Amino acid sequence: MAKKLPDNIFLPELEKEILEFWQKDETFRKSIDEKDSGKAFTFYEGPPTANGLPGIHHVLARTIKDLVCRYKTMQGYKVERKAGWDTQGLPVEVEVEKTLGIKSKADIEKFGEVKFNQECKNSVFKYLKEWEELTSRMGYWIDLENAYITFHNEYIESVWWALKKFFDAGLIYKGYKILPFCPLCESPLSSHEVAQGYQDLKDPSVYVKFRIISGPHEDYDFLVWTTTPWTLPSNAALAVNPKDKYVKITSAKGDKLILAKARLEVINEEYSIDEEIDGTELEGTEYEQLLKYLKPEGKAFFVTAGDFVTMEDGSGIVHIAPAFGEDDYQIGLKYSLPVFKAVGKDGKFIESVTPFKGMNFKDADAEIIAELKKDGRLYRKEMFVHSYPHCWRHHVPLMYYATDSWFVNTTSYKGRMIELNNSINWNPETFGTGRFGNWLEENRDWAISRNRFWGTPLPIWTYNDESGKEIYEIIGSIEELKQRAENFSDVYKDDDSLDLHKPYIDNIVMRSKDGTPMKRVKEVIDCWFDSGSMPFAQHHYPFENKELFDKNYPADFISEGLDQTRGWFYSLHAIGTFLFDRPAYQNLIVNGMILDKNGKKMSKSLGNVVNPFEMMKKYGADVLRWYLISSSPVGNSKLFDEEDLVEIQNKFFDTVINTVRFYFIYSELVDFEYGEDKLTDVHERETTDRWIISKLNSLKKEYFELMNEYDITKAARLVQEFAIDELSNWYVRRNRKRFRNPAGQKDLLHGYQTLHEVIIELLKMIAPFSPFLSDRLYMSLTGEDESIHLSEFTNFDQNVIDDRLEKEMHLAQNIVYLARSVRVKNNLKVRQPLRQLLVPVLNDTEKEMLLNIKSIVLEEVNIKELNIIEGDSDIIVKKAKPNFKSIGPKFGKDVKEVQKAIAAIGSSEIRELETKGVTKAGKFDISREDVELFTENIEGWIVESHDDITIALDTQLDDGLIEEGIVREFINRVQNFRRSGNFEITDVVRLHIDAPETIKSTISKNLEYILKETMSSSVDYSNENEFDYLESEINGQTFKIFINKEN
RNA sequence: GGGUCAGUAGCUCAGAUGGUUAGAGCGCGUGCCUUAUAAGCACGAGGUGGGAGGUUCAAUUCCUCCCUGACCCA
Repeated sequence: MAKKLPDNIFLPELEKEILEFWQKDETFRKSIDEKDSGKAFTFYEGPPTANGLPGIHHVLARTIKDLVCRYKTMQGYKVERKAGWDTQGLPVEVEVEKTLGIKSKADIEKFGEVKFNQECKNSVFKYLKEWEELTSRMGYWIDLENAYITFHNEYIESVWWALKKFFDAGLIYKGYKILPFCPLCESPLSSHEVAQGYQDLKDPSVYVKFRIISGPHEDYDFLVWTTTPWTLPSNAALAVNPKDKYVKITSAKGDKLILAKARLEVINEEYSIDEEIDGTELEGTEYEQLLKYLKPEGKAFFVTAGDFVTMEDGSGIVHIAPAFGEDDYQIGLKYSLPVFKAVGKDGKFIESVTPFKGMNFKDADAEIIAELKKDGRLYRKEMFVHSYPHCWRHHVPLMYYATDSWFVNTTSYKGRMIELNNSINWNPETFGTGRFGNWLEENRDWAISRNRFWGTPLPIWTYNDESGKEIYEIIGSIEELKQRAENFSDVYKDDDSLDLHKPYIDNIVMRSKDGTPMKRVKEVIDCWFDSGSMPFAQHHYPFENKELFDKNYPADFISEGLDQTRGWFYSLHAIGTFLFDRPAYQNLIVNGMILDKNGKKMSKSLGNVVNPFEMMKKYGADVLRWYLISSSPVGNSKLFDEEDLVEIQNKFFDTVINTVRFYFIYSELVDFEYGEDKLTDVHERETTDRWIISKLNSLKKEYFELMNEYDITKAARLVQEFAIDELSNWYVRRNRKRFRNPAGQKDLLHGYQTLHEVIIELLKMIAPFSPFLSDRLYMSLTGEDESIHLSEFTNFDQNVIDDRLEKEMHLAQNIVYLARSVRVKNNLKVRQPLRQLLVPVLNDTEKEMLLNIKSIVLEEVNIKELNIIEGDSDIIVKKAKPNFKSIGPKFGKDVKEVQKAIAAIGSSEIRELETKGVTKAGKFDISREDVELFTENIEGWIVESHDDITIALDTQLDDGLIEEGIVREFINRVQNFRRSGNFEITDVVRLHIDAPETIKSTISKNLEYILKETMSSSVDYSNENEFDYLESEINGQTFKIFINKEN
């Protein structure tokens, strides 16, 4: 590796070499082993599921993880990185169902649970190769060999331990709740699963007439609104708001209706109000069952009262189907309403609902509406689009359904979760307080059970006591299972056959404390509980690795996409808060979505999915990584545009490469070799050297601050700016001549040492972000096969930061820009030397600064002299402008007048301000800090101003200047010839010229200088056609030129 | 319906604890510089700072409402 750079660098190829080097060198292992275990930085890997292909967003998340870990490593921390795989749960089952063509739970049972679970197990590493390839190719350093895998017995055992902890604390209970239920999964979904599946849905919005059959309102119909007509056959009651007013109306068409007074707008025809009544008066009113398919046990079909009835939409009268809505269920309990279930768990209408039997619940909407219309029960129908939860895997609408389910009572400690969350450093900050904070505030109990197959079995066994009541006991370890099971060795013949999954575990029978046989409950648990258990389960804690776990909890750092807010971020936090009373992580970076360049979501159907492998093949992982981090704040949505990769490669990476290449070319030319032994103290070096070192250390200071705050985007941008603007385009460019022809040994040493040091430090800052090229360049520079990732950062050195010098150079840069601007406007090429540059100064500090940078400016803009005009000179005209920050608070409403007054003050007042510090502007007393002084004009000169700097240029030419101009033009032509003729920089050449007399004589007069600059040995003038001349031109005069190598 | 974030040049993004003249890069036009550079520099074109109110001497920045987008929740 420690070899010179090839002439052409193709980053993807270079990266492959580096990958091989890392592998042979075992760099990753070394970067951990070499560190002191006393200084650990803990990272948790959020486990992906390898049953799908990795995408570009995985590269983003993994780049963030990798760069933080590499950064901390280079700060001297020991950063263990254990990979993990999420291998259980519905997502896995769904993929297998797709492959096997299975559509329902019944099919799975037919297929066989053993076989099905085996298929699941086989499928979870379906794309393992691709995942490993991505991980390796992008340079994500993580220990894949010792990855934790959630389906392993040891992992499950740790999860069981946690479940038992919850159970013993009384925080696991069986409940009956209305849950979002997927008819294809035949399982309720957890709220964080639901969160992932919202889709727009076009639904009917219908107003239905319910016939009143008794009481004072008998002639009237209730006007009832619903958006779920399919629940109407399950209707058990109606609800009104007892606090609202209702009205009885007669419509133009003759309908006699009751509805909320506040909702009269839904009557889109003429009507008259017959009577106004209170909501409470309606309670108990009986009506005729709308669709008579199900017979009630007990009382039904009357009006109930509920506060949840709103006046925001509908008719103010709500249809109640206790099995299909949370509010409905609650009011059902209160009024002992029958729980009709016209639709089964499979989402289909049951036998007894004859016209719709077997029909999917959503599909039945239209049929039901048609029947209502036929019966004259439909008042009005519209369609509307709203966001509705769908199954995140099956993409079918969910139904809210009364279901048995096991819950973790997280609400009981939500206060503690909120408290602990306040100590977590979220990045971006608002995610913690906003999104995650809100989520915690609105916390609901976590439904952790799933009526499924491939998952961690809920280790609860049950029996009915004498009274018929269900009693539950929980198992918290394999050992406990062995001890308590009656038939352990029947189910598990030997140690190798131990498999805690269904269906084996279901065959384990246990005796209760009073000797009754117990069967396991059927459910498995939510896979988010698996991944949320990884802090301890990855180490098989508490069964082993106690110390290891103690040292590695909580994580110093995690990072995932914002879709994990309700997923992993939550499950880690909920489990960690209860078990350890500490947050599971202390710092995290949340990354946003990656959209295509038009801001659209990437999807297969749109064909706008970016293939990460392709990008890395074309541009390399370094460029991709740098782009993903630097182009926009990582918390924002990112619009992925391939063209931006090209820009990063050209502007940033090529510049860095060329800077290093420059160093190699010229250090070789002058035989410089970097060595620690012959270093010169920074303070003794040249001004430009001290400047770039000062800039470097200022950068380092800021870089460390930002990185320590996890503001990685800003850090990357600063590094890029430094590399391009300061190092390459100013320091190196400015010093090109010097590097070629140093003024003595000291100058040589100082320059090359400085360049070497700055590049090394720059590469270190790049290394965490783009680990390949930085390593290659680093090893080339050091000449050793010791990776940059084994090096450590040195802290910035406050002693070499020279603010004054940085300001001076900034001033120089500004003056140069202004001078160029004048040249352009007056059509004066930079190659044409000019006589004089004038710069007015307002005080001694400015004057001193200017003197320090004089030579730099003059050389840069090719001007002979820089003359400073002092403040008291007559030829400069000073002006004052108001400093609003100062005069604002001081003068309040009079600001505008003060502004005018200041604009009007003349040179005597300004003089007074400068000497006494105070003066009068009109009727106002102002002082020095109320104004900014600037020079606007210099009498009789061409001036240019920007940011309070003014310069003037003497544009008069004389013969001497013109001649010099010609010489520089000539040298330029020779160099162009050399370059286009592919001469080596070290080639000594002969010049052959056929030119008019004026040019010839100018060349002769400046021969020595020209020969030196162009590395030429001689010039001859001939007009024979013995050479293949190239025609050229200077100031309108044409001449011919040819160059050949000596010998 | 509610929440979080975002809306600044054709595109990608900065910045401003409120200060009068809002900046870069890419792209476009013109010119220049350079034997490290597919680079760089200058000039030019390009902005009603999503919209409407309000607070203030002063709002792109603070407040309210609305619109649009992304994500989340009901």
